[in-house]
Amino acid sequence: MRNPKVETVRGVNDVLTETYQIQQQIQNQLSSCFESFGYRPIDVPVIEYTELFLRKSGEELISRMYDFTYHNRRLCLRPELTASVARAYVNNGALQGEPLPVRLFYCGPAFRYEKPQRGRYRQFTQMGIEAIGAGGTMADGEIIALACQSLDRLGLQDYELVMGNIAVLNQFLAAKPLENRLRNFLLANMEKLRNDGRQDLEKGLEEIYPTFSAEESGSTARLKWLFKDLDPQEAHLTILELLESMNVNLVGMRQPEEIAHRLLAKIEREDQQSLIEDTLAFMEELAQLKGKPEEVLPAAEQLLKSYEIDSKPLEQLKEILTLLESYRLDSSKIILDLGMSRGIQYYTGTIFEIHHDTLGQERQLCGGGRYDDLVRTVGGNNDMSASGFSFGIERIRLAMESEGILPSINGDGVHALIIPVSEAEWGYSIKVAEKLRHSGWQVEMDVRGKNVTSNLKYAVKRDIPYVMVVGERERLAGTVVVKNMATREQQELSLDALSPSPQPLSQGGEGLCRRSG
RNA sequence: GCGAGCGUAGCCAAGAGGUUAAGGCAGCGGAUUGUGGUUCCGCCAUUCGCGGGUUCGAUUCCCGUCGCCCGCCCCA
Repeated sequence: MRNPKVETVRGVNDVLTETYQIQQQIQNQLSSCFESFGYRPIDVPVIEYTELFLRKSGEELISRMYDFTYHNRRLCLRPELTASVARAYVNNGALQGEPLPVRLFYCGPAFRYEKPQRGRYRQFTQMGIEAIGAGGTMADGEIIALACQSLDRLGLQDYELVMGNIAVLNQFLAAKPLENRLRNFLLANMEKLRNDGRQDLEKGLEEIYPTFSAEESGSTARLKWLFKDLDPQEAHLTILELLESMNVNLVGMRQPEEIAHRLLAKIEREDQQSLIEDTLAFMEELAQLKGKPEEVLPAAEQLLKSYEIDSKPLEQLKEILTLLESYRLDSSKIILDLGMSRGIQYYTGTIFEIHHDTLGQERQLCGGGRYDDLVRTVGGNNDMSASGFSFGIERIRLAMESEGILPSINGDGVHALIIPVSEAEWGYSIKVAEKLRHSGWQVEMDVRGKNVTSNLKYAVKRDIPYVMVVGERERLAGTVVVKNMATREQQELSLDALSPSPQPLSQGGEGLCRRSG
């Protein structure tokens, strides 16, 4: 009976050497980009209290979290890092004492319980920046420019920057006394409205918020008018008084309290219903505003004017566009989308995404924006404007792969293989290996006691440029036989004559000798 | 959350109800215990993801299940 294999957990991956090195290199390049703008590294825990994300992340994200109770504590694996960084800022005096803005960058795994497929894993790597205490369009511009420059630096070309401003929709909603739950639902489903149309969305709405059937509605129009200026408690009392004064026989019927309660709820729901209609109408129009800035901006101005919404978000977008020109960002890559509404709900202003054409549905490489309330939400004492973005490292790798620009990882392999001919040479071989290693060589030792032939075959397969044979002769003479695998030349060198650092293969065997003259 | 496809060795695979389950690559050992990429020889699945059913007999047919993968939705 064979042992059954232990599988990897669904949606997570072993990252093997080559992929690991490629991603490492991507991360190194991004780090140096971030650092060139003054951002400094920070690391935060993988595990957080679930509450951190419950406060402001939005239902969608929360429903996909690894969320569990352990030893009476409700914990989760972080679904993203921004909230953690904001929390870290609030929790650490050392950070709060720093002059603003505090520019930070991070890199690490995040976890979401989603159906895995190409470019989407349950554990994935996010790398991004946060600028805390930096309001205004100059900060927004820096952050967006940095995101694009980072991709440029990696050599990526087929990407598209999509910018929006969630404040437009937020402002419209703020003027409507919509229930919180409804507001969140609408915000979260902006994309769905655009793609599937209004009917689909209304269906989903009915599930969380059942509407009244046709025959019931309309009957309350007068009552609604009657109660419209009363606060809920006054209205409640009024209904009770009304019932009492009418002297209706309530035997076998609902209690007056319940009648009053139901009637008011009904009126309120009808109010919500018409609010929802208005909101959906506005959202539909907003969703149309997607395309080249020169086309979208005039149309957007008109829409906001007709709804009497402050045009400040548009002014901000215009300013950012100008700033991006100064950063010499390729303007043909820029799309405006006023209907954009990101899945995470803490955003308050400018928001943006970067898409890559070749990745199909999993095309989003980057997402970010302004979140001026988050720091306070996670416990900060002061209002603290902030914004940032996050890259998906695996997706960047896939995008680079599809553009054929993955960094090559050749040339950083092992330099030499040492072959002790027999057990008697073990000690001496180790001495040789250690000497080379301390000089910066990467040296492998044959630890399996294979013969020279097998070792040479191994060196060929492993692409190791130098092989050093150590036998009794060499041990007694204090030398090694150094063989250049490419030229097949070999020479016997004294230990002292070995080069202090591995030489490129092109210089042949001579490179191994210390220059004597 | 919805829909489709696929599971035979580390990898690529052939087999279509009948008993040593082809072949190739990789790996290991040897020809060759101090000199390599070629060549030659040997080894490498008591079993076809797992469980049940049909059958004299199942890797093959049926049911279930698990896993992988590809669309859609949503996201990094």
